[in-house]
Amino acid sequence: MVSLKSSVVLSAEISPAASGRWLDTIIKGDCVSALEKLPDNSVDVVFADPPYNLQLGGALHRPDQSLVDAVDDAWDQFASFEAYDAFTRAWLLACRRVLKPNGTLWVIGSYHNIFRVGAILQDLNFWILNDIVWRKTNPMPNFKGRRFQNAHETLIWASPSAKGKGYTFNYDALKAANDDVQMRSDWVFPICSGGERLKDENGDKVHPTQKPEALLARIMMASTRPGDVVLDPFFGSGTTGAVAKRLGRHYVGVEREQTYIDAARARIEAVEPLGGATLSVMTGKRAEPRVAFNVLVESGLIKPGAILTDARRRHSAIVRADGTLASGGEAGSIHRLGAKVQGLDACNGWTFWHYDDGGVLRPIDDLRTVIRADMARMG
Amino acid sequence: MVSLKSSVVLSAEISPAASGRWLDTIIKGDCVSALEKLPDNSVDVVFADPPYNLQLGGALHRPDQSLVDAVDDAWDQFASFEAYDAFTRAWLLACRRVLKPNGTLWVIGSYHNIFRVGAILQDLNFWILNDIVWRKTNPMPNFKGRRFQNAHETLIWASPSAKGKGYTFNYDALKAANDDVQMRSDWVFPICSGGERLKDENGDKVHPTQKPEALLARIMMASTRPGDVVLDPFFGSGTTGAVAKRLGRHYVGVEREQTYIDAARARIEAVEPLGGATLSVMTGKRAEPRVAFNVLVESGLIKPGAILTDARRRHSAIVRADGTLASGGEAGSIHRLGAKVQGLDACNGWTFWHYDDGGVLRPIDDLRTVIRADMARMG
DNA sequence: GACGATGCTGAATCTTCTG
DNA sequence: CCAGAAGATTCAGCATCGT
Repeated sequence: MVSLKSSVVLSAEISPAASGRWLDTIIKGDCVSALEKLPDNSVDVVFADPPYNLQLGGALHRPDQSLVDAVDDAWDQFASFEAYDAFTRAWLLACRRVLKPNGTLWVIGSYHNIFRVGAILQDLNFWILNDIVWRKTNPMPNFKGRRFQNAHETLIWASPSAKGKGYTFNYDALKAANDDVQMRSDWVFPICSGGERLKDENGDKVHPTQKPEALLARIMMASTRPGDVVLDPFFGSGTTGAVAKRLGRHYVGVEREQTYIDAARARIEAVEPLGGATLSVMTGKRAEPRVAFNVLVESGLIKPGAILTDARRRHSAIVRADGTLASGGEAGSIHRLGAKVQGLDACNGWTFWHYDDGGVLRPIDDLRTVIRADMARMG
Repeated sequence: MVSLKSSVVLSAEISPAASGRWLDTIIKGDCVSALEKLPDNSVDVVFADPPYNLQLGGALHRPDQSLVDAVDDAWDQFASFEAYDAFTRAWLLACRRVLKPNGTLWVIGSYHNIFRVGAILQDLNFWILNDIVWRKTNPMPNFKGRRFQNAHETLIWASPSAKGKGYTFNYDALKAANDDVQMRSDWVFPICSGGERLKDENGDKVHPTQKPEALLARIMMASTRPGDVVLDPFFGSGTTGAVAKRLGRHYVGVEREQTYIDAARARIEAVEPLGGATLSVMTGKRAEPRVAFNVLVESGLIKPGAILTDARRRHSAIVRADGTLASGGEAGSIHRLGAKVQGLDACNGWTFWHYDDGGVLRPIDDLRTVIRADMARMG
């Protein structure tokens, strides 16, 4: 079992000593000034659940005249769109400074604020990777019957710049977990309620917009690796911290209200981290070491002079000693020649070309696994 | 059966004579200048499908090397966000002038443009009533496996001012059509394909972004009454006109391209208006919800680290936090790993793998019924 | 005609490494 | 930084064709 502490030691870039003790802590204060305590390029992912700028215009009552406990806290009040926009720009810029260039940022919001946040993200040159819809299984009904039931919230997933190409996305794991079809942009989760919802000594909810842990788990399993650092600049009740600890990720939280900080600390303290074996992330071919075709020839798995064909034996080529293929006067790499014989621009020669194994055609890709198994044993 | 002509007569405010002959026509031209032909406060609903301002890199090929026919039309090209914003402000203001104070406006977009549109709507003092998610049953996949599949588009439904309170919303009709539960903000429809998709004489699609009629039908059934006037400032292939005529509403279209105008005219000409009783068939059907394995993990019904076995306990595997299974150095989806441990090509992991429920082995498929019970309430 | 195999397509900001 | 090469990557629905 890999403990959270040993994960820290394994991470070359981040260590508790170098981090100024901010790792796995909650920093009290306004998020822009609090983030000044963090060095540049120090976090892998930002998850932000900013104030929604709700404008309900008076109390909301259910049909039975009971009062709906709406979000009307002081921290959620802004004088104008301009004030909200300035606030948004400030915290986004502060987050980008501490975010690694290959990191990504998540923001969640509703129609009250998400359009402003999205437009500002684009204005600041963030690059939107996806917008994600969280569909709620159990949303609050629309009591007035004058609109559609507000049954979803929107997340934006963005790279800090248009050139950010090396971001983490655990595509293969998500696909395998999703019954072998790729994960879509619409997710279904219940809202946070029942035992998961933090309550104070009076039985009242501690935080008005506590997010479900399943939502954060999906986000972290998709866009982080074990040992990564997740920053939450609006920490609230600490869902980000609790999920990060459970999944073997590090967290940094920023929060202004002492009540929330106290509740989050106690909550995270009680979390039991999962063991190392359960945290391994499934990877696909992309993560495998590269093996060049001539390695197969040099190792004798394929002999010079051998004939390769496509799966239907419509095209054939001869293997040359230098690791290239030749066919009808043309020669080139397995990829180039595969493309050429098909009249295409590109081709994956590993899956296109097959060898004859006692009458059965098998892709030459199968032979790479032999080489890779050897490489794995040698370290 | 209500004919279109009698609907006109029933409408006190709009008559063909007073309308200057623009009712149920397509006006050729740029939408801002074309709308100058319409009087103030003359339409009940605006449906706008503006250019999305896609910013495509190079050509995109499917894994089989076929080329994706991208939206690279000139009308979707803008020099900058500033240019797109100015364009957006101009058409929104032109639409608001002709929109009745108690009318409403719909805009559809994707993450490329919808955040800008939404923020500008708010800046112009439109009042957002809902954001609506159109979930596509059959979206295009993400071919490179570097992001989530882009499986939805977003609509914004707004009132022209914060004081617009008398807008039409057929709450009870929608609820009745939705198995007596409130209509939610997430809608499911297939993309427009098959016989509904307009093709030219070469068999090519007439318009690259033709919207499904079911989507427009939902919109009109929700926010208009028979005889109302629906303006579409980006008329394209005329889906708005076709659905308006079928549902006994009036339309006005604005379109720049003669090709689209010709196709839309012929299309609308062929439409047979329906009677009110047949309209419920347009609202779309719900399918049995698909539940993937990761939903069980994320919901806590199966915990990471849990051991699954086959019915006779001959094979076992451990559940990982990413929603995959691992066994003897191998990892994969419940289906892949089930096949692998049995030495088979395929396996239904839902019936193969079992969990231990107090000494009794039960197939993990049983746990899906719990989730489906939750989802059933969503409609 | 029925049925399976094969092919085509849809609003898409869709790779990564080496030299 | 750029050019070039390696090589990884798709889901649902509909149309067409062959048996």
